[in-house]
Amino acid sequence: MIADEIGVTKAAVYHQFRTKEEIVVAAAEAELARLAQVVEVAEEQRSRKRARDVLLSGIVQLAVDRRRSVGTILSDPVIVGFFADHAYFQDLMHRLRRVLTGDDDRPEAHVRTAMLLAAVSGAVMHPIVQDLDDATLREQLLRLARRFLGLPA
Amino acid sequence: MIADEIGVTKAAVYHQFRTKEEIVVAAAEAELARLAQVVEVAEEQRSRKRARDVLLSGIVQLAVDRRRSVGTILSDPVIVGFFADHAYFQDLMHRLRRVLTGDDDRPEAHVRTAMLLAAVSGAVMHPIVQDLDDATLREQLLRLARRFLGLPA
Amino acid sequence: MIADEIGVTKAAVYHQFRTKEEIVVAAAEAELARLAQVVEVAEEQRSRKRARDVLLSGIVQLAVDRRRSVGTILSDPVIVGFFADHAYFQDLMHRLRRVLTGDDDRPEAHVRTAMLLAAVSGAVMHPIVQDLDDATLREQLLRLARRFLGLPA
Amino acid sequence: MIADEIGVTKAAVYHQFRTKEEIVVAAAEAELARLAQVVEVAEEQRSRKRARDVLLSGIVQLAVDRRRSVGTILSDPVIVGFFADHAYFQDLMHRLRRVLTGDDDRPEAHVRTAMLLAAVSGAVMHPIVQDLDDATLREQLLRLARRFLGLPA
DNA sequence: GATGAATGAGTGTTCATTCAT
DNA sequence: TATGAATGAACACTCATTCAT
Repeated sequence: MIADEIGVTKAAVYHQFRTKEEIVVAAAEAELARLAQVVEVAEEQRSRKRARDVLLSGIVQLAVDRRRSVGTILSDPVIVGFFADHAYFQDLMHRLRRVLTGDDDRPEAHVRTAMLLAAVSGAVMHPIVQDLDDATLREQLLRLARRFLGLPA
Repeated sequence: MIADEIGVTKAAVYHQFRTKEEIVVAAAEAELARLAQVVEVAEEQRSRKRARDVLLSGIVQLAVDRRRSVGTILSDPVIVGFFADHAYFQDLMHRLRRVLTGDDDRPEAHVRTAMLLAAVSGAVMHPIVQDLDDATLREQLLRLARRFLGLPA
Repeated sequence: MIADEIGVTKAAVYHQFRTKEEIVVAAAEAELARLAQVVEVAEEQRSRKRARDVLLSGIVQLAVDRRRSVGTILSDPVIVGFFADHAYFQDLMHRLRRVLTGDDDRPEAHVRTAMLLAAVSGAVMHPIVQDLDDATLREQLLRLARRFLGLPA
Repeated sequence: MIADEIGVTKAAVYHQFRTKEEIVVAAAEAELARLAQVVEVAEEQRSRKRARDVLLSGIVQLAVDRRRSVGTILSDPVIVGFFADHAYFQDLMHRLRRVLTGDDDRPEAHVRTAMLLAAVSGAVMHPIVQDLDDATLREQLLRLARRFLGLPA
């Protein structure tokens, strides 16, 4: 399918990637790199409050910009399962949680992070919102995400 | 895989279902029926407030009880995409939104419903929470879902 | 290739065998079974001398009758390597050596057995003899095999 | 595999050889050249008896020294089949037979030569002897080869 | 209600080869 | 001399489906 889509032979794809997994990883990593950059920018902020704001709007922006890819990568069970035990991914999730919840390591913080990611990445793919334009979706997502975290609008 | 899991031949499965899609639909419908029942019970409540409470705890209960199936059915892009244009599914989402947000039909209500479903169904599958026991997960999910909707704990 | 040769689809072959290895094993086992039968008949003889005679002429007969298959199975490095650590094959070789050399377990007996098998199975495939008719080949092989083992013609 | 083993690209190999067959032929010819040299030295001996002795020990030495390559080249059905109709190979076999059996051209001489080659080259590859050290193997092979040809030890 | 046999259309992968650079 | 990119043809294997029994 991939080769056909690009319009080359399967063998040509296999000249660039050694296995299919490598392709998936490369595609997912490109997407994760975007998320990593958002986290990085957030970490650079001076105040904790500001960091959280930057992170939230960054995530929402990213998810809406790339509805399909982000949604797939953060919700497809196979891909998530694969990344679940990759150090890079774990580290990224760790940093993300840190910005969101401080040094809080209680279950609640974990669930809260998981829910936020699932909510944002899942929502952009959901049929219920497939007719909404990007701006509206972004605005609503941000508002609700903030409320979800108990932050002032 | 399905036939092997059950321990019968593929042909035997094809005696009961005409296509693979039918199997998926049947499995998904069984799961959706559970959700429908939750919605139904909620709709029968006298007060709007009570209805919402029943719906929320029902959804959380369902998602945690059946982590894998609910998560898959409500987040697998193929399945979600398939149901997206099924009247039954659309109707169910409609009723669900009604209980949650009243007759509100603005974009915000849609996004809010999508996020809630995505958050709950996505969170239960996320590797970040896979070590939590059911009771803890249920409790946290409910607390956060309520807060997300701006309801008192 | 196998499926094409038979004139069915690959999938049809995979309905009967689960892996290609299973096909090779089945084919090789059919051939080994022939050899096993020769050994068995030899073991049933009353005198040691008679047993050896029966074994020798049986092996030669078998090798000539089935020039290609026996040669391949007993000389193709991959197949030989595969069977090398199969109990059934090891046992067969053990019994074969026993009939040929008595209870002799010195290196010489091993080499002698290996050489005899290699000589007979290899010779029938060798281009040098590809023009000889079966009867002549059989006769010569037997004569030389006997001399090789130091037996009277 | 070949290119990877050497550590260059496939294209680099194709700069030196035009087809894969050419590589196989070159590799096999290098091996055959060794055999040719053994035959040559044997042919230079004054007495027939001496020639045979030199040839036999030369062949055994060669086979044991290069267990894998000799075995493969003289027993792999594809390679043997390929060389079967190459003049160079046929000529070499002819000379070899001459030294071994004199001007004898009867079937027996052919079979005898084929068996000897098959026995020696096949035996060195056989799992049955894979644990024997080179010296022992050489000694046994020579002893048995001589007996096989009806020569005094 | 179930089975065994078969098929077409894929998928992931390798391999021998070519060619422009 | 060497490389990178590409290709056609195969191969081992799976899967959704059909059909006669």
